[in-house]
Amino acid sequence: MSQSLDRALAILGELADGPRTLDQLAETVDVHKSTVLRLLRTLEGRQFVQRSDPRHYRLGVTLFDLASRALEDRDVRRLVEPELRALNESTRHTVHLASYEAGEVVYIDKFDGQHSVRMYSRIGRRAPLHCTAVAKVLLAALPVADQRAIANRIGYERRTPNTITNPADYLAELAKVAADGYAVDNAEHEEFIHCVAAPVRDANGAVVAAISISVPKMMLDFDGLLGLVPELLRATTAASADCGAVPVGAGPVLGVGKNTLGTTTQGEAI
Amino acid sequence: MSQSLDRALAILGELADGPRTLDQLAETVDVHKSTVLRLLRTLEGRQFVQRSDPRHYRLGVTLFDLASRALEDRDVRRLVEPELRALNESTRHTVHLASYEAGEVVYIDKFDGQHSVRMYSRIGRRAPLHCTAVAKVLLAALPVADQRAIANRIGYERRTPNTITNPADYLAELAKVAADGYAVDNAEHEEFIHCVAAPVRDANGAVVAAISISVPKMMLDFDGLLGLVPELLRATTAASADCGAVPVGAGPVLGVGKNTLGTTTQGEAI
DNA sequence: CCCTCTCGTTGCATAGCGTGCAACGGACAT
DNA sequence: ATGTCCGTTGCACGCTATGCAACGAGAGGG
Repeated sequence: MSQSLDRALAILGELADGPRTLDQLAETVDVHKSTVLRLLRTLEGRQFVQRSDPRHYRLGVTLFDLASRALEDRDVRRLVEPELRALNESTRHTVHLASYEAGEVVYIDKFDGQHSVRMYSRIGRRAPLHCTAVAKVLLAALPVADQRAIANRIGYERRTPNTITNPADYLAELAKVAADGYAVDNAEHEEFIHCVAAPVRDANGAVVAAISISVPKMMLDFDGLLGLVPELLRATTAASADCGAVPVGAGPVLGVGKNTLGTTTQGEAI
Repeated sequence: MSQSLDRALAILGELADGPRTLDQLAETVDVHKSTVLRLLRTLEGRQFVQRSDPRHYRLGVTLFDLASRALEDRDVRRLVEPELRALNESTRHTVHLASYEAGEVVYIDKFDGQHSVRMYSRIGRRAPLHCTAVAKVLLAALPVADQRAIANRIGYERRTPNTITNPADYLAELAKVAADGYAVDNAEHEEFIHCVAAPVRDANGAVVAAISISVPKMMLDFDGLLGLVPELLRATTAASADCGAVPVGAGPVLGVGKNTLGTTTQGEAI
């Protein structure tokens, strides 16, 4: 709808892959370099980009500032952070917090494990829907009609031998997750890593986020992974309480919940 | 230089403070609401913003993605992260990694302390130059001429009774920092918190970043804070080694350094 | 139940502004 | 010294972003 803005956003996307020169940008975005130059200058004026050396541009500090400020505003993230951190410290494994938004599952927080096995995840990254435990948890909470719609438009890229690659199996898996109250990724996403995830609920009982634990297989076998489930559920229960959910049993209440910070929970919470 | 883009960036800045309606944005940015609507649509198309409910817009996931990808690209951050984490775990205090760019000092990484005293810092945020330990460390490494220029254009906002509020005192402080090899913020920034910081150097001996430890005064008195300096210096020495600096004594070398990851350090590193 | 007020949305006509072109100039290498 | 590569600038054209005004949906009050 706005040509120049759209081009500028394309430039930002390109710069995310690393510093670029003016010419490189002009070519990949397919815009005359003088135009790119002027857009970059505007971006530079607000420090959305900065020059690393006379001929290379890269993303600037405003972007970091915006992103982290916005992340803090996400209610769930702030409320759940202590539990997430505690889970990371007690298990010493990598833990993620993810939420569902507009058809996608996004990592909104993360604490790395003590064992520095590089994992391909990052705050802000979208999680594949068909092969991650967090996505299964979040999708399992949706109406079945929505699940079907989503299941039919997924690409089902095969990442490992264990990856689920068709809608029928996936829907069955979601049903199992809903019944179990937690989800497993049995090395379906990355060959050597498996995960368990469980939902975080708000005062209305709605699933607002998912917490997962990721473990290298060489460190813990599948039964060992399942052994982490009670600890995971303890964390998600506590996290749900922080989000206003009633402590135990006794289904959702109608009134407005109070969380541990004394602030009232907002319906808008993601 | 580009009107529509500039307005769009202003909108993003506004949205960083929380969800806004179309009218609110139109008013604060001072643009006709139909124009704002069209800009928002373009931003929405690339998920730089998304609607939280039918009438509220907020920052979208692309922004998080871009920011964290760009952060990972910052060499120093990736190289130093293990040391920063280790320092956080051994001291149990809040630790920051900051770097100097284009006249500003920016936090590029952070691990919160175990004691949940809320601190007003955040990745991507600019650190005040006159009252933070990291800024003192980074500025103390600049040529004296640059220091003078910077010292004369600082606002010297008084944050606490201890804040340095004039160029002369500030330049003297920088000289002391350069001589000591570390900097102190004696509750100059926030009333109840004091910090120590030290520089991280690359293969050429250039200061590429600063690491700080922040401690509530009620938890540790000033002498106790200074007692952390050896541990801090141990961390920054290790961090410098990771950045390619030669392990000990023997000033900077001329050749290209090798860091622990086996990659050669880049001159571009911030 | 209707009225009104608010706020998001759309169509349209204007001209402001972004665009591409071509030429300039500095840096670097041959 | 000469050539090449890239960033930069001035300019004229016309696309496209803009403001206006009217429409419409939704909420709240009378």
